[in-house]
Amino acid sequence: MNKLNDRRTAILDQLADHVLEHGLIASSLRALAKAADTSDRMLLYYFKDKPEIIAATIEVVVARMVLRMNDMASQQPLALDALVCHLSAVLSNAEFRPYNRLWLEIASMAARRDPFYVQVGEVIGRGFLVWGAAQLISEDTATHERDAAKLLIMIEGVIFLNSIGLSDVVDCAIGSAQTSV
Amino acid sequence: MNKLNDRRTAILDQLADHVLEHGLIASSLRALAKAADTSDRMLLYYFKDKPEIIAATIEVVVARMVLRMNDMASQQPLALDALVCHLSAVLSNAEFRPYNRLWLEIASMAARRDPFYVQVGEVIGRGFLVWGAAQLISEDTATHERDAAKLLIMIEGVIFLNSIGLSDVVDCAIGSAQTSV
DNA sequence: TTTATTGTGTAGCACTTGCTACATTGTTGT
DNA sequence: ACAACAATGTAGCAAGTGCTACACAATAAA
Repeated sequence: MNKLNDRRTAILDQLADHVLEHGLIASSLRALAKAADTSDRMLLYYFKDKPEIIAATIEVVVARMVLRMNDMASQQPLALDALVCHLSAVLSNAEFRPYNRLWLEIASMAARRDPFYVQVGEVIGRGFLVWGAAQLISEDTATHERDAAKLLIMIEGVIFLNSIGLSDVVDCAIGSAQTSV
Repeated sequence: MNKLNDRRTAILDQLADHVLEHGLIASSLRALAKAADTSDRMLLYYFKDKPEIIAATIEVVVARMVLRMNDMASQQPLALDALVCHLSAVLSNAEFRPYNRLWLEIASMAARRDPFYVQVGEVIGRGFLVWGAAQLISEDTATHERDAAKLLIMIEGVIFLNSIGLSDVVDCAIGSAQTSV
Protein backbone atom coordinates (compact mmCIF):
# COMPACT_ATOMS: atom_id res chain seq x y z
CA MET A 1 0.00 0.00 0.00
CA ASN A 2 2.77 2.39 0.89
CA LYS A 3 5.00 1.06 -1.82
CA LEU A 4 2.12 1.42 -4.25
CA ASN A 5 1.73 5.04 -3.25
CA ASP A 6 5.44 5.67 -3.61
CA ARG A 7 5.34 4.23 -7.09
CA ARG A 8 2.36 6.40 -7.91
CA THR A 9 4.06 9.61 -6.86
CA ALA A 10 7.24 8.63 -8.68
CA ILE A 11 5.25 8.06 -11.86
CA LEU A 12 3.37 11.33 -11.42
CA ASP A 13 6.64 13.18 -11.17
CA GLN A 14 7.73 11.90 -14.56
CA LEU A 15 4.28 12.54 -16.00
CA ALA A 16 4.49 16.14 -14.81
CA ASP A 17 7.78 16.51 -16.66
CA HIS A 18 6.22 15.16 -19.81
CA VAL A 19 3.06 17.26 -19.64
CA LEU A 20 5.06 20.42 -18.99
CA GLU A 21 7.27 19.75 -21.95
CA HIS A 22 4.80 18.37 -24.49
CA GLY A 23 1.38 19.51 -23.33
CA LEU A 24 -1.87 17.70 -22.72
CA ILE A 25 -2.46 17.34 -26.44
CA ALA A 26 0.56 15.05 -26.74
CA SER A 27 -0.36 13.04 -23.67
CA SER A 28 -1.95 9.83 -24.85
CA LEU A 29 -1.73 6.88 -22.46
CA ARG A 30 0.99 5.34 -24.57
CA ALA A 31 3.03 8.56 -24.66
CA LEU A 32 2.65 9.04 -20.93
CA ALA A 33 3.64 5.43 -20.34
CA LYS A 34 6.80 5.88 -22.34
CA ALA A 35 7.60 9.04 -20.37
CA ALA A 36 7.25 7.11 -17.13
CA ASP A 37 9.24 4.12 -18.41
CA THR A 38 6.30 1.79 -18.13
CA SER A 39 3.30 0.63 -20.15
CA ASP A 40 -0.17 2.04 -20.64
CA ARG A 41 -1.38 -1.13 -18.97
CA MET A 42 0.54 -0.22 -15.85
CA LEU A 43 -0.74 3.35 -15.77
CA LEU A 44 -4.27 1.96 -15.66
CA TYR A 45 -3.15 -0.39 -12.95
CA TYR A 46 -1.99 2.45 -10.73
CA PHE A 47 -4.79 4.84 -11.68
CA LYS A 48 -8.46 4.37 -12.38
CA ASP A 49 -8.59 5.86 -15.85
CA LYS A 50 -7.09 8.60 -17.96
CA PRO A 51 -8.97 11.53 -16.38
CA GLU A 52 -7.65 10.52 -12.98
CA ILE A 53 -4.13 10.37 -14.37
CA ILE A 54 -4.40 13.83 -15.88
CA ALA A 55 -5.98 15.33 -12.78
CA ALA A 56 -3.26 13.95 -10.53
CA THR A 57 -0.56 15.10 -12.92
CA ILE A 58 -1.93 18.64 -13.07
CA GLU A 59 -1.98 18.71 -9.27
CA VAL A 60 1.72 17.95 -9.23
CA VAL A 61 2.41 20.61 -11.83
CA VAL A 62 0.48 23.21 -9.84
CA ALA A 63 2.39 22.31 -6.68
CA ARG A 64 5.66 22.86 -8.53
CA MET A 65 4.45 26.13 -9.97
CA VAL A 66 3.52 27.42 -6.52
CA LEU A 67 7.02 26.65 -5.28
CA ARG A 68 8.63 28.46 -8.19
CA MET A 69 6.33 31.45 -7.80
CA ASN A 70 7.10 31.84 -4.12
CA ASP A 71 10.79 31.83 -4.92
CA MET A 72 10.22 34.62 -7.39
CA ALA A 73 7.89 36.72 -5.23
CA SER A 74 8.94 40.27 -4.44
CA GLN A 75 10.30 40.65 -0.93
CA GLN A 76 8.24 43.68 0.06
CA PRO A 77 4.72 44.66 -1.10
CA LEU A 78 4.64 46.85 -4.19
CA ALA A 79 2.21 49.28 -5.78
CA LEU A 80 0.18 48.02 -8.73
CA ASP A 81 2.37 49.32 -11.56
CA ALA A 82 5.58 48.14 -9.97
CA LEU A 83 4.14 44.71 -9.19
CA VAL A 84 2.81 44.26 -12.72
CA CYS A 85 6.24 45.14 -14.02
CA HIS A 86 7.95 42.72 -11.66
CA LEU A 87 5.61 39.77 -12.25
CA SER A 88 5.59 40.35 -15.97
CA ALA A 89 9.36 40.06 -16.01
CA VAL A 90 9.27 36.94 -13.86
CA LEU A 91 6.63 35.17 -15.94
CA SER A 92 8.33 36.12 -19.19
CA ASN A 93 11.34 34.19 -17.98
CA ALA A 94 12.09 31.09 -20.01
CA GLU A 95 11.75 28.95 -16.90
CA PHE A 96 8.03 29.69 -16.79
CA ARG A 97 7.27 29.05 -20.44
CA PRO A 98 6.18 25.43 -19.89
CA TYR A 99 3.82 26.50 -17.14
CA ASN A 100 2.38 29.30 -19.24
CA ARG A 101 1.79 26.98 -22.18
CA LEU A 102 -0.01 24.47 -20.00
CA TRP A 103 -1.98 27.22 -18.35
CA LEU A 104 -3.14 28.43 -21.74
CA GLU A 105 -4.06 24.90 -22.74
CA ILE A 106 -6.16 24.51 -19.60
CA ALA A 107 -7.86 27.85 -20.23
CA SER A 108 -8.63 26.76 -23.76
CA MET A 109 -10.35 23.61 -22.53
CA ALA A 110 -12.17 25.55 -19.82
CA ALA A 111 -13.49 27.92 -22.46
CA ARG A 112 -15.12 24.87 -24.07
CA ARG A 113 -17.06 24.34 -20.84
CA ASP A 114 -15.34 21.05 -20.05
CA PRO A 115 -16.39 20.76 -16.38
CA PHE A 116 -13.09 19.35 -15.21
CA TYR A 117 -11.00 22.08 -16.76
CA VAL A 118 -13.46 24.79 -15.75
CA GLN A 119 -12.96 23.77 -12.16
CA VAL A 120 -9.19 23.44 -12.45
CA GLY A 121 -8.96 26.81 -14.18
CA GLU A 122 -11.05 28.58 -11.59
CA VAL A 123 -9.15 27.13 -8.64
CA ILE A 124 -5.78 28.04 -10.08
CA GLY A 125 -6.97 31.48 -11.19
CA ARG A 126 -8.40 32.40 -7.80
CA GLY A 127 -5.31 31.08 -6.08
CA PHE A 128 -3.26 33.34 -8.28
CA LEU A 129 -5.54 36.24 -7.39
CA VAL A 130 -5.03 35.99 -3.62
CA TRP A 131 -1.33 35.28 -4.09
CA GLY A 132 -0.99 38.53 -6.02
CA ALA A 133 -3.17 40.49 -3.62
CA ALA A 134 -0.86 39.53 -0.77
CA GLN A 135 2.06 41.25 -2.48
CA LEU A 136 0.10 44.31 -3.50
CA ILE A 137 -0.07 47.57 -1.58
CA SER A 138 -2.75 50.12 -2.43
CA GLU A 139 -3.62 53.62 -1.28
CA ASP A 140 -6.63 52.50 0.73
CA THR A 141 -8.24 49.14 1.34
CA ALA A 142 -11.16 50.08 -0.89
CA THR A 143 -8.98 50.06 -4.00
CA HIS A 144 -7.02 46.99 -2.96
CA GLU A 145 -9.46 44.43 -4.28
CA ARG A 146 -9.84 46.29 -7.55
CA ASP A 147 -6.07 46.59 -7.92
CA ALA A 148 -5.65 42.86 -7.35
CA ALA A 149 -8.23 42.17 -10.07
CA LYS A 150 -6.43 44.54 -12.42
CA LEU A 151 -3.16 42.81 -11.62
CA LEU A 152 -4.58 39.43 -12.56
CA ILE A 153 -6.03 40.73 -15.81
CA MET A 154 -2.73 42.25 -16.87
CA ILE A 155 -0.71 39.20 -15.89
CA GLU A 156 -2.93 36.89 -17.90
CA GLY A 157 -2.82 39.35 -20.76
CA VAL A 158 0.97 39.31 -20.65
CA ILE A 159 1.04 35.51 -20.71
CA PHE A 160 -1.39 35.51 -23.62
CA LEU A 161 0.55 38.01 -25.73
CA ASN A 162 3.89 36.37 -25.04
CA SER A 163 2.44 33.09 -26.23
CA ILE A 164 1.33 34.43 -29.60
CA GLY A 165 4.68 36.09 -30.19
CA LEU A 166 3.78 39.67 -29.25
CA SER A 167 6.34 40.03 -26.48
CA ASP A 168 7.43 43.33 -28.04
CA VAL A 169 3.96 44.68 -27.32
CA VAL A 170 4.33 43.53 -23.73
CA ASP A 171 7.64 45.33 -23.48
CA CYS A 172 6.11 48.48 -24.91
CA ALA A 173 3.28 48.46 -22.38
CA ILE A 174 5.08 47.25 -19.29
CA GLY A 175 8.65 48.17 -20.03
CA SER A 176 10.17 45.36 -18.04
CA ALA A 177 13.92 45.09 -17.86
CA GLN A 178 14.87 41.87 -19.60
CA THR A 179 12.83 39.51 -21.74
CA SER A 180 13.97 36.03 -22.59
CA VAL A 181 12.21 33.79 -25.04
CA MET B 1 -13.45 27.00 -62.28
CA ASN B 2 -15.84 29.65 -61.09
CA LYS B 3 -18.42 27.10 -60.03
CA LEU B 4 -15.71 25.23 -58.15
CA ASN B 5 -14.79 28.39 -56.32
CA ASP B 6 -18.38 29.10 -55.43
CA ARG B 7 -18.74 25.62 -53.98
CA ARG B 8 -15.54 26.13 -52.01
CA THR B 9 -16.70 29.35 -50.40
CA ALA B 10 -20.12 27.85 -49.65
CA ILE B 11 -18.43 24.93 -47.90
CA LEU B 12 -16.09 27.24 -46.00
CA ASP B 13 -19.06 29.19 -44.71
CA GLN B 14 -20.53 26.07 -43.15
CA LEU B 15 -17.12 24.99 -41.84
CA ALA B 16 -16.73 28.37 -40.14
CA ASP B 17 -20.06 27.82 -38.39
CA HIS B 18 -18.91 24.43 -37.18
CA VAL B 19 -15.49 25.55 -36.00
CA LEU B 20 -16.96 28.50 -34.13
CA GLU B 21 -19.44 26.27 -32.37
CA HIS B 22 -17.36 23.17 -31.68
CA GLY B 23 -13.75 24.30 -31.89
CA LEU B 24 -10.75 22.99 -33.78
CA ILE B 25 -10.46 20.04 -31.44
CA ALA B 26 -13.78 18.69 -32.67
CA SER B 27 -12.96 19.29 -36.31
CA SER B 28 -11.94 16.00 -37.83
CA LEU B 29 -12.41 15.65 -41.56
CA ARG B 30 -15.47 13.51 -41.00
CA ALA B 31 -17.02 15.98 -38.57
CA LEU B 32 -16.31 18.89 -40.91
CA ALA B 33 -17.74 16.95 -43.83
CA LYS B 34 -20.96 16.31 -41.94
CA ALA B 35 -21.17 20.01 -41.05
CA ALA B 36 -20.88 20.88 -44.74
CA ASP B 37 -23.35 18.21 -45.85
CA THR B 38 -20.75 16.35 -47.83
CA SER B 39 -18.10 13.67 -47.41
CA ASP B 40 -14.51 13.78 -46.26
CA ARG B 41 -13.68 12.58 -49.74
CA MET B 42 -15.23 15.73 -51.20
CA LEU B 43 -13.45 18.06 -48.76
CA LEU B 44 -10.16 16.66 -49.97
CA TYR B 45 -11.37 17.10 -53.51
CA TYR B 46 -11.99 20.80 -53.01
CA PHE B 47 -8.95 21.38 -50.81
CA LYS B 48 -5.44 20.00 -50.85
CA ASP B 49 -5.33 18.59 -47.34
CA LYS B 50 -6.57 19.25 -43.84
CA PRO B 51 -4.20 22.11 -42.99
CA GLU B 52 -5.43 23.98 -46.06
CA ILE B 53 -9.02 23.43 -44.97
CA ILE B 54 -8.35 24.73 -41.48
CA ALA B 55 -6.38 27.72 -42.73
CA ALA B 56 -9.12 28.73 -45.15
CA THR B 57 -11.78 28.25 -42.49
CA ILE B 58 -9.95 30.41 -39.97
CA GLU B 59 -9.64 33.11 -42.62
CA VAL B 60 -13.41 33.14 -43.00
CA VAL B 61 -13.88 33.27 -39.24
CA VAL B 62 -11.49 36.21 -38.92
CA ALA B 63 -13.29 38.06 -41.69
CA ARG B 64 -16.56 37.62 -39.81
CA MET B 65 -14.99 38.73 -36.56
CA VAL B 66 -13.68 41.92 -38.15
CA LEU B 67 -17.16 42.74 -39.40
CA ARG B 68 -18.70 42.21 -35.96
CA MET B 69 -15.96 44.22 -34.26
CA ASN B 70 -16.44 47.19 -36.57
CA ASP B 71 -20.15 47.17 -35.82
CA MET B 72 -19.34 47.30 -32.14
CA ALA B 73 -16.60 49.93 -32.32
CA SER B 74 -17.10 53.11 -30.35
CA GLN B 75 -18.17 56.04 -32.52
CA GLN B 76 -15.67 58.54 -31.20
CA PRO B 77 -12.11 57.93 -29.90
CA LEU B 78 -11.89 57.28 -26.17
CA ALA B 79 -9.24 57.52 -23.48
CA LEU B 80 -7.59 54.29 -22.36
CA ASP B 81 -9.74 53.52 -19.32
CA ALA B 82 -12.99 54.27 -21.08
CA LEU B 83 -12.01 52.22 -24.12
CA VAL B 84 -10.97 49.26 -22.01
CA CYS B 85 -14.31 49.44 -20.25
CA HIS B 86 -16.21 49.63 -23.53
CA LEU B 87 -14.36 46.85 -25.32
CA SER B 88 -14.47 44.64 -22.28
CA ALA B 89 -18.23 44.93 -22.22
CA VAL B 90 -18.46 44.26 -25.95
CA LEU B 91 -16.23 41.18 -25.86
CA SER B 92 -17.97 39.80 -22.80
CA ASN B 93 -21.15 39.73 -24.82
CA ALA B 94 -22.45 36.24 -25.52
CA GLU B 95 -22.25 36.89 -29.24
CA PHE B 96 -18.46 36.95 -29.04
CA ARG B 97 -18.02 33.85 -26.92
CA PRO B 98 -17.42 31.52 -29.91
CA TYR B 99 -14.77 33.86 -31.25
CA ASN B 100 -13.07 34.15 -27.88
CA ARG B 101 -13.00 30.37 -27.44
CA LEU B 102 -11.45 29.89 -30.86
CA TRP B 103 -9.01 32.72 -30.22
CA LEU B 104 -7.89 31.01 -27.02
CA GLU B 105 -7.55 27.69 -28.83
CA ILE B 106 -5.35 29.33 -31.46
CA ALA B 107 -3.23 30.98 -28.78
CA SER B 108 -2.82 27.64 -27.08
CA MET B 109 -1.52 26.05 -30.27
CA ALA B 110 0.72 29.03 -30.94
CA ALA B 111 2.22 28.67 -27.47
CA ARG B 112 3.31 25.18 -28.56
CA ARG B 113 5.32 26.79 -31.35
CA ASP B 114 3.21 25.28 -34.11
CA PRO B 115 4.44 27.47 -36.97
CA PHE B 116 1.04 27.80 -38.61
CA TYR B 117 -0.73 28.92 -35.45
CA VAL B 118 2.14 31.17 -34.42
CA GLN B 119 1.72 33.05 -37.67
CA VAL B 120 -2.07 33.15 -37.48
CA GLY B 121 -1.92 34.33 -33.87
CA GLU B 122 0.56 37.08 -34.58
CA VAL B 123 -1.35 38.40 -37.59
CA ILE B 124 -4.65 38.51 -35.72
CA GLY B 125 -3.04 39.98 -32.61
CA ARG B 126 -1.30 42.79 -34.46
CA GLY B 127 -4.44 43.50 -36.43
CA PHE B 128 -6.26 43.86 -33.17
CA LEU B 129 -3.54 46.18 -31.91
CA VAL B 130 -3.85 48.70 -34.73
CA TRP B 131 -7.64 48.41 -34.67
CA GLY B 132 -7.63 49.38 -31.01
CA ALA B 133 -5.05 52.13 -31.47
CA ALA B 134 -7.30 53.77 -34.03
CA GLN B 135 -10.04 54.21 -31.45
CA LEU B 136 -7.72 55.36 -28.71
CA ILE B 137 -7.00 58.93 -27.78
CA SER B 138 -3.99 59.76 -25.56
CA GLU B 139 -2.58 62.88 -23.99
CA ASP B 140 0.33 63.07 -26.39
CA THR B 141 1.49 60.91 -29.27
CA ALA B 142 4.37 59.61 -27.17
CA THR B 143 2.03 57.72 -24.85
CA HIS B 144 -0.29 56.58 -27.63
CA GLU B 145 1.68 53.51 -28.62
CA ARG B 146 2.13 52.47 -25.02
CA ASP B 147 -1.56 52.96 -24.31
CA ALA B 148 -2.48 50.82 -27.30
CA ALA B 149 -0.22 48.06 -26.00
CA LYS B 150 -1.78 48.32 -22.55
CA LEU B 151 -5.21 48.15 -24.15
CA LEU B 152 -4.34 44.91 -25.94
CA ILE B 153 -2.92 43.35 -22.79
CA MET B 154 -6.03 44.15 -20.78
CA ILE B 155 -8.42 42.99 -23.49
CA GLU B 156 -6.66 39.63 -23.82
CA GLY B 157 -6.59 39.37 -20.04
CA VAL B 158 -10.32 39.95 -19.94
CA ILE B 159 -10.95 37.27 -22.55
CA PHE B 160 -8.72 34.88 -20.61
CA LEU B 161 -10.40 35.44 -17.24
CA ASN B 162 -13.89 35.25 -18.70
CA SER B 163 -12.99 31.92 -20.23
CA ILE B 164 -11.92 30.34 -16.97
CA GLY B 165 -15.01 31.57 -15.18
CA LEU B 166 -13.56 34.60 -13.40
CA SER B 167 -15.87 37.15 -14.97
CA ASP B 168 -16.56 38.53 -11.49
CA VAL B 169 -12.89 39.48 -11.25
CA VAL B 170 -13.20 41.24 -14.59
CA ASP B 171 -16.21 43.16 -13.32
CA CYS B 172 -14.34 44.14 -10.19
CA ALA B 173 -11.38 45.48 -12.16
CA ILE B 174 -13.14 47.07 -15.10
CA GLY B 175 -16.59 47.72 -13.74
CA SER B 176 -18.37 47.34 -17.05
CA ALA B 177 -22.11 47.82 -17.17
CA GLN B 178 -23.64 44.48 -18.09
CA THR B 179 -22.06 41.05 -18.30
CA SER B 180 -23.71 38.18 -20.08
CA VAL B 181 -22.42 34.63 -19.97
C1' DT C 1 -20.52 10.45 -81.15
C1' DT C 2 -16.59 10.00 -78.98
C1' DT C 3 -13.58 11.90 -75.47
C1' DA C 4 -12.23 14.40 -71.54
C1' DT C 5 -13.22 16.80 -67.43
C1' DT C 6 -15.81 17.50 -63.28
C1' DG C 7 -18.26 15.88 -59.43
C1' DT C 8 -19.68 12.04 -56.11
C1' DG C 9 -20.26 7.48 -53.54
C1' DT C 10 -18.29 3.13 -51.45
C1' DA C 11 -14.44 0.87 -49.43
C1' DG C 12 -10.68 0.67 -47.42
C1' DC C 13 -5.69 1.38 -45.56
C1' DA C 14 -2.49 2.24 -41.99
C1' DC C 15 -2.37 4.38 -37.86
C1' DT C 16 -3.69 6.11 -33.01
C1' DT C 17 -6.97 6.35 -29.28
C1' DG C 18 -8.56 4.52 -24.38
C1' DC C 19 -9.15 0.36 -22.45
C1' DT C 20 -9.37 -4.90 -21.44
C1' DA C 21 -8.46 -10.16 -21.26
C1' DC C 22 -5.30 -13.31 -20.15
C1' DA C 23 -1.19 -15.33 -18.94
C1' DT C 24 3.01 -15.00 -16.47
C1' DT C 25 6.44 -13.55 -13.42
C1' DG C 26 8.27 -12.20 -8.87
C1' DT C 27 7.53 -11.58 -3.91
C1' DT C 28 5.37 -12.49 0.11
C1' DG C 29 3.22 -14.74 4.52
C1' DT C 30 2.28 -19.26 6.37
C1' DA D 1 6.84 -25.74 -0.03
C1' DC D 2 2.69 -23.74 -1.21
C1' DA D 3 -0.88 -20.41 -1.63
C1' DA D 4 -1.90 -15.50 -2.25
C1' DC D 5 -1.11 -11.46 -4.23
C1' DA D 6 1.36 -7.62 -6.43
C1' DA D 7 3.46 -6.37 -10.71
C1' DT D 8 4.08 -6.66 -15.61
C1' DG D 9 4.16 -8.37 -20.78
C1' DT D 10 1.57 -9.70 -25.05
C1' DA D 11 -2.45 -9.18 -27.78
C1' DG D 12 -6.14 -7.29 -29.01
C1' DC D 13 -10.73 -4.62 -29.54
C1' DA D 14 -13.79 -1.06 -31.14
C1' DA D 15 -13.76 3.48 -32.44
C1' DG D 16 -11.73 7.25 -34.68
C1' DT D 17 -7.84 9.63 -37.51
C1' DG D 18 -6.11 11.60 -42.30
C1' DC D 19 -6.05 10.09 -46.65
C1' DT D 20 -6.46 7.15 -51.08
C1' DA D 21 -8.13 3.82 -54.77
C1' DC D 22 -11.56 2.99 -57.76
C1' DA D 23 -15.79 2.98 -59.97
C1' DC D 24 -19.36 5.70 -61.99
C1' DA D 25 -22.52 9.39 -63.69
C1' DA D 26 -23.10 13.93 -65.62
C1' DT D 27 -21.56 17.56 -68.30
C1' DA D 28 -18.65 19.79 -71.68
C1' DA D 29 -15.30 19.74 -75.74
C1' DA D 30 -13.75 17.58 -79.97
